[in-house]
Amino acid sequence: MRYGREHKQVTRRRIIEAAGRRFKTDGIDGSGIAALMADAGLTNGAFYAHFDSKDDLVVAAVADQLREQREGLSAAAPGPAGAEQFLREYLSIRHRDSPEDGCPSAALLDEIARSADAARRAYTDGVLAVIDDVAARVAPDDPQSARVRSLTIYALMVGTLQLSRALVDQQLADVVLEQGIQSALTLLDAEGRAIGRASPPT
Amino acid sequence: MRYGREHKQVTRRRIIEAAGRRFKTDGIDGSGIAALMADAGLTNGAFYAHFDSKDDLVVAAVADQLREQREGLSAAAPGPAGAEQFLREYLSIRHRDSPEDGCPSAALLDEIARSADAARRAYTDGVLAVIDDVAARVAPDDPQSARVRSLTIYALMVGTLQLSRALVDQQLADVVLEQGIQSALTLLDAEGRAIGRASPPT
DNA sequence: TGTACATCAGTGAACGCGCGTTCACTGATGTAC
DNA sequence: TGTACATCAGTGAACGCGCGTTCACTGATGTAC
Repeated sequence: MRYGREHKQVTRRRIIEAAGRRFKTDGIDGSGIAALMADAGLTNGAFYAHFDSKDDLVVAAVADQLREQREGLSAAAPGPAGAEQFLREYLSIRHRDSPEDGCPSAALLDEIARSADAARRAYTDGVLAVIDDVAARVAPDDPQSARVRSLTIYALMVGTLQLSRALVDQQLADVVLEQGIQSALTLLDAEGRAIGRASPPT
Repeated sequence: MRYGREHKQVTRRRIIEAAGRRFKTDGIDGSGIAALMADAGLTNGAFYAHFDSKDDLVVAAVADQLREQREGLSAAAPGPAGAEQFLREYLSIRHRDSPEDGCPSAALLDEIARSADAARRAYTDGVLAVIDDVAARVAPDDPQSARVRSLTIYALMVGTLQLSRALVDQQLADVVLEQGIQSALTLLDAEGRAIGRASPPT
């Protein structure tokens, strides 16, 4: 069947989105081409009309997931208040319990770290785009200096969410999220002081 | 061939240690039974004389890896100084570049979070044993209250190491480690204040 | 406008391969006498 | 102490299965005339 002009791009996007969800649920190694093509309403054979290989899809999906995270951030309130809102939603029970809709770093970071160069490059570019938006919010006067500190706060959030997902003790998993928020706020506060803005001691 | 009395236990331990290293290098899904039995100097068939299934080995390997991390910690200097030493070694370039010898959380946490109950239970027990030792160092008077805060600092360390491993920009990956140390020290310092010990403001 | 043909996204079976697991067999050692 | 036998950790081939990938084919739509 031959389709209209933009049809192929629409399908490609549908595959990338289905892959993003499935990777985050079952891992990259744990997700087969046939399963994720079925998620997209297609059969396995069509895959290679859109991608050279599974690795090629991984690169596209990682980039897409981080683009989506960045868009989620830009939908938040402006300035530091939006950064704090992002933090609280990130370390929420809802986010922890819905990895398929959530952060690709929390779901996949250690697998990405083991991946080939192309996937790590897509990750690096994508996460820096997210983090530079965060830095522009918390330190509009000097976002460059806030980049690495923002990356560290992001790392705290990622590690905390992973830990909360791994713990079998539900009550402990919940208080870990709360403590993650408090500690991230402590670091954000130190950040405020680091860039010379007035900020009351805790 | 029939072997001596403790021979089987020694072999079992050898398999668990080989599995720990391989899992951390290639992921759990990425490690085949035949490959890790070869690492232990055996062939695939012998595996089922020691374990019921791959899942059974995963449980044993996760527990063993965290036991080893706990032993590494207890080898450090006593008290808070030892906790800081642990932190600095954790966020070192050497640790980042040798995942096979390193922290199981940094290498496997998101995969463990997706695992069946038994593996998550082994992880929960193991990581709490490590963290309670940390808490006893930083807050000997009230380790219980320091448990969750110590878990959060651990989460920061785990997320930071994963991030540093994933980034393709080497220079950035290095400064992320340094910033991770600084931010963890900031939280440890806040911890000192939280339990009422004198601690100079940053 | 109507018809013939070219296009190519998608189908579904098949490829070789490595997976986790099973099993008949081996043979060095421990045990019984 | 010497010999016959039982044990069982380990071997290596084989199982069915799902993996990533290939390929001959389909058929609805776009294009040419």
